[in-house]
Amino acid sequence: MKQETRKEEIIKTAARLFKEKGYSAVTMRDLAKAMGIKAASLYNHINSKQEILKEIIISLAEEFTSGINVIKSSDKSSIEKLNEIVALHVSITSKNTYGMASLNNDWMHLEEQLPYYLELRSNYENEFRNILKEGIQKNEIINSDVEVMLFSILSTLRSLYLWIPKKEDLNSEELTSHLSSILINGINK
Amino acid sequence: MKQETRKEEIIKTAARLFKEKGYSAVTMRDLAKAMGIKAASLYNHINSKQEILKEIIISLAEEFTSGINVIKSSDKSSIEKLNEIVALHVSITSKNTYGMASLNNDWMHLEEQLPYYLELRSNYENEFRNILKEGIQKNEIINSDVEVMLFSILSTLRSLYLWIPKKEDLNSEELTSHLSSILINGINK
DNA sequence: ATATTTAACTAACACTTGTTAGTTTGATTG
DNA sequence: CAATCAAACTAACAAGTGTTAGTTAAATAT
Repeated sequence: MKQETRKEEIIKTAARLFKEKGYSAVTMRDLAKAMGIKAASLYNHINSKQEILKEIIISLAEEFTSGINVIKSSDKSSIEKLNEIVALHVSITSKNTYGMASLNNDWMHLEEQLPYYLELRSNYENEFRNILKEGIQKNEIINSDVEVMLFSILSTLRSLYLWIPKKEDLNSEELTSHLSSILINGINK
Repeated sequence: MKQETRKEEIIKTAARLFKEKGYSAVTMRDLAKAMGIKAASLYNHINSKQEILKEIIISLAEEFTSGINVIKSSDKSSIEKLNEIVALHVSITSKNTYGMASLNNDWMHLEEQLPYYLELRSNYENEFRNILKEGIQKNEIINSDVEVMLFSILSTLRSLYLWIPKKEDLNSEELTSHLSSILINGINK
């Protein structure tokens, strides 16, 4: 149907530049130069700078949404569900560290799609919160402040894009299990 | 000496705008409008847009540096030192959530001061890492991957600027103690 | 061979960017 | 009262912004 290949090359390159300098600081001429073409030529493949950002962010946000929906529907324990959430973040982030930077830092520059993104994000946090609450009820998780637990864990998972590239020695399984262990059991001896 | 008041008003307003849209997306005209004056009038008080960013970020980075230097020199246990690091982050971030957004997201737009910032940042991480290593040696902290522990805790602390404004019900002491407990002991029952 | 498609190009646009120069106004100080 | 000064203003700049229009050249399909 469409020339998906070239468009996706542009989006990937854009994601890399967005990670380095942020969406607003990257010009279409920067992006073109990184692709080895002229700025105007980009418009044979994409409709606007905005659209590039949208494609990067929304597809990732939808991946997280469908991921957590699978996890919540399983009959595993709450702790096991948390493990799976960690694995979900490690998996998505490993495949696209550049895009995750945009999702974390440039979502406010979405325009028409901003309400949709915020909805996905808020739904995700709600599902995560529900899993924690369920764990407390079932006596698997300490009865501490749910919001502090939620944002503490989520902050770590959302920052993964920053240090996965620096930790290439650990593979995904090792990283997931170390991380789960620290998030769930802490660092106290 | 100088008219510190007006300049600092500008810097505070800028920090708020930088948090909402990022440094690159905020124009001097945006900033002027938020101050109720014209863009050119800003230059009676500041020398450049760059300088505003520098003042926001470097002063915060230096606060962290001097904070951790005090902590490392104490003769407390490693776990107590960790508690103090958490308190340091909560304290600095509570006083300046806007500025912390710039420090986290816009440091790459520092120009002449970038090497200095990176040095402060890397020193801070080293001191933090040393405290963790010391804790492992003294058998206070589990002998797990130091880098995973470091970045897990630091990610949470660095994200504080995002959710402290949403958690105004908790005061600093409560927040610090909840957070320390979760970071150190985890959420497992 | 001809027609179509893909993907590049040049040239230009209207607008926005950070910043400078020079001026005015109202308050404070000598 | 005169002089100074802080802090605003208008006007303008050169450079850079995203994007459009129209064209060209090579590859692919008919």
